[in-house]
Amino acid sequence: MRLVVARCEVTYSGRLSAFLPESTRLLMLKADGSVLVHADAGGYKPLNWMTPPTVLEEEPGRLVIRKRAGKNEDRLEIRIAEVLSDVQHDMGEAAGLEKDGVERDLQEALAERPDEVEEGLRLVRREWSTEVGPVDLMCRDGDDGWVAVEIKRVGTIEAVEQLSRYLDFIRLDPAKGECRGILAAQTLKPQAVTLAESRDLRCVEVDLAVLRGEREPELTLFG
Amino acid sequence: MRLVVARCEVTYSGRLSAFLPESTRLLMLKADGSVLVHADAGGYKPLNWMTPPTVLEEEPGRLVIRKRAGKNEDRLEIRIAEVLSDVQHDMGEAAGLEKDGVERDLQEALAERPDEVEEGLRLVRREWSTEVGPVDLMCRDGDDGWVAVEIKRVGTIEAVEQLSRYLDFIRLDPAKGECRGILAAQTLKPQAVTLAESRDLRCVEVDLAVLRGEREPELTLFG
DNA sequence: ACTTAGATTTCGCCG
DNA sequence: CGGCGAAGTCTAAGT
Repeated sequence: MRLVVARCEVTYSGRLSAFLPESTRLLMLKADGSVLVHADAGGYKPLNWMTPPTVLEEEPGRLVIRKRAGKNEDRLEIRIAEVLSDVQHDMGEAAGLEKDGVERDLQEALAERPDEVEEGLRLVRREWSTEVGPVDLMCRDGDDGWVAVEIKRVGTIEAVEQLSRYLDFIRLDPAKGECRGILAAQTLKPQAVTLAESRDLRCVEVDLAVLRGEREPELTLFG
Repeated sequence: MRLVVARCEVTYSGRLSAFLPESTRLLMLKADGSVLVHADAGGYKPLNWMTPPTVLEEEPGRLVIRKRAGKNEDRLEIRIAEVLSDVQHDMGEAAGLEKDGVERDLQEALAERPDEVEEGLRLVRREWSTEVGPVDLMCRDGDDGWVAVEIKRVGTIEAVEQLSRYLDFIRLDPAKGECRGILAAQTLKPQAVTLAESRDLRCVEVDLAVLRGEREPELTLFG
């Protein structure tokens, strides 16, 4: 990885146009061809960037990064007024990132413990396919009624719309005409709950740690 | 900005859990409290990060970044096995980024030249509000018929759904019961065009440079 | 190669 | 402060 600290001016043209007046910034040139321009503030996002595959062209005082994007070309031009530092580091092999707690993990945990969504619920199939996409869990309740469960990390209005679309198609089958819908999420947006209730869909907040038995369900105050 | 190149192991816990085994990486510590962990590949995204406001706690061989996120805490722990480089750079004032070509610019240009969407179209109002959100342009055509125009940089199936929602509500007004809908975008996804046609919505591809008179409309081959 | 859906999405605006 | 929508979204997975 090459790290350049320089006073520079950056021009991007491609999907849109952007101009960055002269100032001191960090230029990050990665081994895979990525180029990022970062300021000393503004968090997460680079001010400008180019993702691989790129073609790099360097001459004194100027750095041009190109990329073919469909029939057009993406172009990042960096005019360097002054280099304050320019170092290279060999970072060797990249070790992989292990994540836990994304939607997929939640779906796996709920597939193992559907009764945590609703008492008496039994899993029939994960990723039950409909014409408009797969429902996360298709279950039956204690009375053998069908229940479609949509799982999200964050339960939004969009998730309610999605579950509604699924149910529209699931209920076309006379045997599932009474299929119920449940939105299960780690956090639920109030508006999503409101919309869900207006459509007779249940909402359930679930906790991954509790599902896995790593933590006891929180006791409500004055419970 | 402080740049540390180090062999390190990173653990994140917060909205999810993530673990990054020991390897050599770049730690970027910004003046505003942002912390980013970058590998020498993988483009745009940091492997781990924390956006401001953060609290930084440093001791030999260990760096802990904390943040309150609602009632929970986000925590990034970096165990440093070996520091290969540790430098600080004063980057002074940050100059702002100027963008052009985002949806807002397209909307402004089309508000000036609604006839580029369809011949004879006249603008009545930008951001015409409906109960489910504002339509970008409300216009009337040569026959005084109402026309709602939704503008996108990229015209997707979602944009068609959005325009459809607006029309559902606009047409509740008897005076606008025949209101037509047009999706105007710089690029149109084929599936969006198909869906739009099935709902009797028109699609128009527009070019910002042409709208501004900076470029002539492209001549079609054999035109 | 293209499409779809998730993301620690981030980010900005507006109430 | 939360809700909503755009983003050069990015990214990975499926087809």
